[in-house]
Amino acid sequence: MLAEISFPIPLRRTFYYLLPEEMELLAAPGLRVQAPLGKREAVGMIVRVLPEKDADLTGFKELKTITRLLEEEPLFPEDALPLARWMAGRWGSPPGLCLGAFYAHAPKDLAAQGPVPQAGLPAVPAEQPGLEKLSGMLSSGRPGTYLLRLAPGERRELLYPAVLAAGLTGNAQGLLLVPDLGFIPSLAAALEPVFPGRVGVWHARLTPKKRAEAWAGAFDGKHKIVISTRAGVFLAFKNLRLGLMDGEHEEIYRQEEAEPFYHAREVLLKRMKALGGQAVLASPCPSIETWGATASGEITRFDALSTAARGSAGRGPQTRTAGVPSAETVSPFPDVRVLDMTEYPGDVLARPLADSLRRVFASGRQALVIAGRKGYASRLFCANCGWMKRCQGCGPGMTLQKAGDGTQYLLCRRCGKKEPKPQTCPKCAGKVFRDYGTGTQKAQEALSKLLPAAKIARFDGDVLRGSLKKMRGELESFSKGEADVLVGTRIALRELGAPRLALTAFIDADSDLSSADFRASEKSFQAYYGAWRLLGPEGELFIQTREAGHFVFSRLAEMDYPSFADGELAARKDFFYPPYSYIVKARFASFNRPALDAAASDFLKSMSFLSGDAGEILGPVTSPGEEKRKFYSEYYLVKAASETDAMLCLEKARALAKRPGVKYFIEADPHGFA
DNA sequence: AGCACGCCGACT
DNA sequence: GTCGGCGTGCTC
Repeated sequence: MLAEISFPIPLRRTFYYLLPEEMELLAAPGLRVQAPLGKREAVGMIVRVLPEKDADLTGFKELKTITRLLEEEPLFPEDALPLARWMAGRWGSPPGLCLGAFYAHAPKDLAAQGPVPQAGLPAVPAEQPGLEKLSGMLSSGRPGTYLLRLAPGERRELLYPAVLAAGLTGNAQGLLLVPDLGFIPSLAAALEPVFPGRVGVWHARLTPKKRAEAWAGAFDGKHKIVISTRAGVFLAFKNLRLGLMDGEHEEIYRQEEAEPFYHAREVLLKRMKALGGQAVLASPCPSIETWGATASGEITRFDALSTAARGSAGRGPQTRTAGVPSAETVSPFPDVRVLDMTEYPGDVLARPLADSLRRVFASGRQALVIAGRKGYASRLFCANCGWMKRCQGCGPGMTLQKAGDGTQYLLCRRCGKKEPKPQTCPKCAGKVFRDYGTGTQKAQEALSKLLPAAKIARFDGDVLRGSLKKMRGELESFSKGEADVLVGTRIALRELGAPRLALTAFIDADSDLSSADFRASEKSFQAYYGAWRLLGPEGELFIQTREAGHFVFSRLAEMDYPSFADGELAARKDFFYPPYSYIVKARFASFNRPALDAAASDFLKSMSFLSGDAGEILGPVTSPGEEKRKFYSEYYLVKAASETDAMLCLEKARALAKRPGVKYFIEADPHGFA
């Protein structure tokens, strides 16, 4: 008999091995084996056991033999093989790496299983008003997927213990996924009284010993709950019944830096479905994908009541008005002020914002200023009257680009249309243009000028990339109240904890809104929410934009996310974007124009199976900036109506015969493409 | 991914 | 004259 083995290496193939007689009866798919691979011994997983005659062994020099079986029972009761196969097809990573993600941390020798601890007398978390229905669904044990929409100011340390206690009856285990390492300690502390001694923690920075302990705890059932960052979605559990994902909209759940590519949310849902278990996605601003699934009925939505509404918190902007205790109306009206920058041509800080900043500084309180992304393409507007060039077909302002030879032109980020830079303003005939777009540097300068006596701390990519010490220093100096203003990019939002700021401001909302990402609105709203959440009583949120009529601002005054999400979902449907389509991006690059064209033509031909409503193809899109004289690069976006078709597109695109001199970049589910 | 082979630069 | 850089190729 032979065993077909998958190894955790970046190869899209499996290997045949001879099974020694004594292993024939024990060998089965899903079991790990040790086997010689090249000049070393490697651990892989059996994907199939087959008689020799069924294998295509043409062109073989030598058939090697399995060294040993590492276990008798599969590590995963739900069967990791089909899950890994789906992952490989969904994101186009080598199947071996996908499967490897599941068993990568499993010890070579499974320790003898100790007795599973008996449940003692755990503390029962306090009832959370508004959670009764969800708790009921969870304690029924019926399979299901739920969205728990958190109210503003929600205390997850109160809510999650209640959710998990409801779902984890008997010997059921739970997985709590969090977007950031920093969230783990407080949640672990909150869960400890509920599951004494049975709370595990899993993340990339564990010491080897702690890592082994945590892995074993999940595997043998000792841990009732494991709190982890995204990779924990692959842990082997004895009896995983409930997966709870905090901040499910966070992009950090997507692994894009290294293969295997995946999205922890999708993997979790697939996995819990395979187990017949339950999944709860939690967020104050759910992803539009999840929102769409609630609209179609695949996911059932529950709204948590605001903690403030329950009278347990006296902080946050929500305390400003006595709200009716309902999830949507309790959040009182924060002071959100969208400033139309066409009224303040040339200003980095518009007058109302400048006035507020002065007041805040005078009263000794703190402000956070979010500047535009660095290196972002700026917009051109008339210094005299504020006129801005817009794309005729699409509406939004066109961005200023620099060609390889240094000449400037205007580009529409939505449709890719190009136009020459105007010499005079068509409205006022002015000849002076300014480009708009403010990095942290420029923002800092403007603030220093406005508030000469203020201490200003900076937190952006440059600081982040510098020494960790310096970064912590800047943050701490602000947190301790030494600095009066913190200037940063959007990443600064994540790092600040308690809501107590007097003012937060987005100096240049358009830098994010004009990015070529169809998720730009969603991400922007979530950022505004994040900034608003940091406000203390009497706090104000300012947003400076030249697109004051943009849909994203229309529901901001009430921080009405559901209404925004409904509108955004409708737009996604109109433009055939996720969750209504699945996107595959194919980029081709070459110094050789004809070769590039031939590759593109191969690609388009291979996509021709997508006809009618099954999908559409956008492109070719030429990436701005890469138009250096001799180097060509262009991409296509395939939007497929079904996941199956998208997976087929990916497979076909990957299988294209490579043209010499052409580089191929095939990617599923691109985020922030440009 | 490992691991080895292989062919050019600065060193005990 | 060797040690060692990382390009290329292979793994049942």
